Amino acid sequence: MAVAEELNFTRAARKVGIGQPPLSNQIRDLENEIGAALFRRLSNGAELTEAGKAFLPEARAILLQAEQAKQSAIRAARGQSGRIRVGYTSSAVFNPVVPAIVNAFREKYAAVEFSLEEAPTAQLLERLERDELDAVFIRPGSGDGLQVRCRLRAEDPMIIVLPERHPLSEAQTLRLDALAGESFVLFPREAGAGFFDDIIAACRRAGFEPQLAQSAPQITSIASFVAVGLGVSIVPTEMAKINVPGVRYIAIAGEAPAARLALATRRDERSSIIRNFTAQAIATQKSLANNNQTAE
Amino acid sequence: MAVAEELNFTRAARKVGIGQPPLSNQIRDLENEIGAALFRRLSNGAELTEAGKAFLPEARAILLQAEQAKQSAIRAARGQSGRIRVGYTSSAVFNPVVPAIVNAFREKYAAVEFSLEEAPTAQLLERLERDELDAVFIRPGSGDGLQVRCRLRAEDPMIIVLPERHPLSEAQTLRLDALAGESFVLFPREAGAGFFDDIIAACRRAGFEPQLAQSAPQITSIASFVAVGLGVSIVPTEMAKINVPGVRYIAIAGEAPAARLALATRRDERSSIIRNFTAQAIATQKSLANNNQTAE
DNA sequence: CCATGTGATACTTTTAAGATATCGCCTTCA
DNA sequence: TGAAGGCGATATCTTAAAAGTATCACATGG
Repeated sequence: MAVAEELNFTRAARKVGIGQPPLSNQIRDLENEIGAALFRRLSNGAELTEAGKAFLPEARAILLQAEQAKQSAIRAARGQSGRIRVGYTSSAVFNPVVPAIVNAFREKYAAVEFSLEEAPTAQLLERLERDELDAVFIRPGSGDGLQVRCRLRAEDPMIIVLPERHPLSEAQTLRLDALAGESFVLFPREAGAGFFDDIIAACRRAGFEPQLAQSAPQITSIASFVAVGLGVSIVPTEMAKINVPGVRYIAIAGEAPAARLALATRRDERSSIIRNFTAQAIATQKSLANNNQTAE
Repeated sequence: MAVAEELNFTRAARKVGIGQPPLSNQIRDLENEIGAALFRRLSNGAELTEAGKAFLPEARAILLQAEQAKQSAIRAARGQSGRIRVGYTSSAVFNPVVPAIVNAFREKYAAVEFSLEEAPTAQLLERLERDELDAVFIRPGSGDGLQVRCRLRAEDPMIIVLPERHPLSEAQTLRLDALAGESFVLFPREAGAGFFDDIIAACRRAGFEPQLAQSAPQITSIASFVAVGLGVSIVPTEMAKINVPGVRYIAIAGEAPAARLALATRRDERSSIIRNFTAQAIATQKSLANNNQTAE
């Protein structure tokens, strides 16, 4: 029936592989059942009535839903009670909550088909709205679309990285503005725009404009660049666990800048799988926070 | 199919009013199409497989959506949902029937998306024919296209406005030709050509050519211009309700000029939404007329 | 061990969907 | 203006899919 959008009964009938009279009958029967005309018959074809215009997208939705029903049955038969496609921006993995969430979910819902992809925040949001991803870990920026809902918020505290030979490298803590005159080793803004902007903003709040020197290809290689004396930097505290010879990590005194992290899903999401994922995310974050408290 | 939740083929078949063998066949065919078993056949009945469990809610959703599709088509056919784009010429709002119609329609058909635009009569008619507007309140002039149909006709009676200091300002009523030698305060013809022409025509019928003096920027500011002595004018009776100090409103004796008002739609209009709008317009006009009669 | 209830199978009947031929209507182009 | 061609509606016939009937095979439970 969704084929009569052709606006010509004869051609539409040919398209579905039946004759024109049976199609006319089908439409007549359908109109009788509904109790309203869907098409206005003209001398040179047909056009949709208001009712037809309203009915067409619904009809399409039904066909789509039928296909989904079939697919979900097939997946269930394979022992997979569903699928979730998770995206993350590269810097998100520095917050240990992200891998923890993913592991916890995969363990708890082993039957769910799980796919994971890395892309910049902006692209993640785009793909989320295009229904190509279901949940994305992002660095929230200014204009995150209204179509998404952020269900988890966390912050990655940062830490200063200095070369061993640096005059300040023996300090226990440093205020951020101690780095005012230094050259900064950062990463290409495209590799993590939200994260990048958070760092710059933190420096500005500390009262100086960071001087960007050499750019490291990835966030993980910043420490190596610092080690060979290309400048100083600030990185997520988590990265201090990676032992890079030739650098010193120094806690930040005063206002500690932090990179914000969020888990975004579609605002109108109804799938229970995805809801389970966000619930798992929140639970994992809480349990991780508790562990840290007790460990310290 | 959503009936096999009964967990017993025989009873389920009875429930849908067919025999057990046909139901078995239907389910076998469906399972073949999906490529997975939906039921596990037991000696004493049947139970849902994982695939079946996943399929059942989807199947229910399809039936629900089919019903929704039907309902939304019916609503659209009744004109209870959809969109209507209404235009009006600026002076139309002086006739209280226009806002009354709009309010009554929006209240009665709250689900209909309603847009309202102001433009000169000529432009309204043009946009009506180009299918950019659906119904327009206009001041009908000479050559209103043949493609439109006027479904409502009303008249705005007019009233004379004089400055308080004017020698005639104490009169109870005045014939229009008493203003023959006066300077008239009107408005730019572009602000309401049909209305403007109605005023000029009324003067000519009264036997004189009005002398146009200062032009007020809008119709509503005519009274203020009159108050400061820039001339006399005639305005819709409705405007006498706006209390402007320094003016006197005086009823017109003899042939009272009136600005004509019409509601135009496309001649070949079929949309029930728009028909509902014109019907509501006529009804509102009637009820308003009755209220006035009883009130006086 | 047989009565009972389950779904599957084989076959017939019925119904509804599709094919064919034709009609009436309107547009269009000569 | 009038014949041709394209449109959907209608009538009738044909066919294929759904439903009905009878029966089977297999469990279970008294």
